[in-house]
Amino acid sequence: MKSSRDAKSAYIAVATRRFAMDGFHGTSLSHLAKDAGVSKQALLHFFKTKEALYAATLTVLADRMMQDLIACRHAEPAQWLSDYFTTLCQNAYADPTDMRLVVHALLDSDQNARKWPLKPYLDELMRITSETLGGRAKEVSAHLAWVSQMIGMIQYHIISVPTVSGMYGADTATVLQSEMVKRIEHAVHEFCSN
Amino acid sequence: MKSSRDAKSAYIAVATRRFAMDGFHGTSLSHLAKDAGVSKQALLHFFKTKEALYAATLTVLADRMMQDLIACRHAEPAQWLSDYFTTLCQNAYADPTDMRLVVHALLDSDQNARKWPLKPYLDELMRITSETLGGRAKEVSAHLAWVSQMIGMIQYHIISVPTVSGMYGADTATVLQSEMVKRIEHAVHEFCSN
DNA sequence: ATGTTAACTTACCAATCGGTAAGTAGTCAA
DNA sequence: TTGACTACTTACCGATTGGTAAGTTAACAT
Repeated sequence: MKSSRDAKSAYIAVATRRFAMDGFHGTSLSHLAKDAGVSKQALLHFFKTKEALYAATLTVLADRMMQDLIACRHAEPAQWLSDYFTTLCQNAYADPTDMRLVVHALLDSDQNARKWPLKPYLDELMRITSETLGGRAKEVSAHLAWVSQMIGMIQYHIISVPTVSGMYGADTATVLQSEMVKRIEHAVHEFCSN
Repeated sequence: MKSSRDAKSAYIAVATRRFAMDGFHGTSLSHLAKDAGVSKQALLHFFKTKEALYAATLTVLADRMMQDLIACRHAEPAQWLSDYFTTLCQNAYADPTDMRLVVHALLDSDQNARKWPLKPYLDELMRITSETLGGRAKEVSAHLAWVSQMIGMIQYHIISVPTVSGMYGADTATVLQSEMVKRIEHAVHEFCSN
């Protein structure tokens, strides 16, 4: 028997991996329970429904992504962005869990039903982006457009790694990874000098 | 009672929409049957399993994407790519079905289990890409990297539209769409002049 | 010592899942 | 007219789904 906090976070950790792999509909409470080594009702004791567990998983994910972003803080905002996107890309290549979870959540989103917990993360990215430009302002939407293009390119790249490996071999996938890192640095530099 | 070909393609059309919306695990044979206005076993008569229907859906998707690519054929390969990516992006904004289906399939892929029917489409894109460079060759992997970055950026953009609309409003989503079109043209031009 | 709270488990539920078996009805060739 | 074929339907199956109800067990404050 664990403490409440330990148990909850342990269950969320299990759920994160499963939901990231198989999505909401592809994951059952029984699977999660077996992974966690407890009975199904141990989960339902903390999270009243499967949906609630999923929502908690996404909230923790959002916090983690925000932390990872803050952890890369750098006095020079352009360097901050470059570092962040690069390390994000490389960490995700080793463990794609979080990126898969985000994409699954995007596809599942009912648009109005579930509130989207990643907005603060996106807002912070936009804030940093606007700082890179010094006085030369752009419209806010243009910042959002650029930011979402960047994370879209990275996240899609990550979730396509298994398929690309299957089609063209793991070596080719590795090349795509290093090309992506190059592209990130180039894109940040280009954006900040316009 | 329909002819075999009509029935099959009608069922695949229904399945395409459902699988694109809710993914493989989120779609049940009963839902598909109700959408098609027939009994569940009408589907199983043509497709022995749900997996077989899904595979047929992906095959038809791959053919359709290849056709769309060919339909944009242009003597100038750079113009071909630019036209194709732009129209793909704009058509998908009006009807995101195919893009959602691709991303769902990427997430579902067991890497070795299901064969991936979109390889010919990717190969053709790479071939066109290599033609844009005239004599100045790059490694094949570099072409694949660029192509997958482009379609990744576009497909991710499309599947994130509902969420972005929910977060920042439909107007902002429209701006992101036009920024994406600009980005496509810029990226094609930049790639072809390096 | 005892009562309370909380972290579980076993037992169970209706609903739904993908899929099988056995028909039924319309079409078309001979 | 008949027989083969095929596009279906109704009836049914065991397994699994998310979720409820009612305990059981351990920690802890009083």
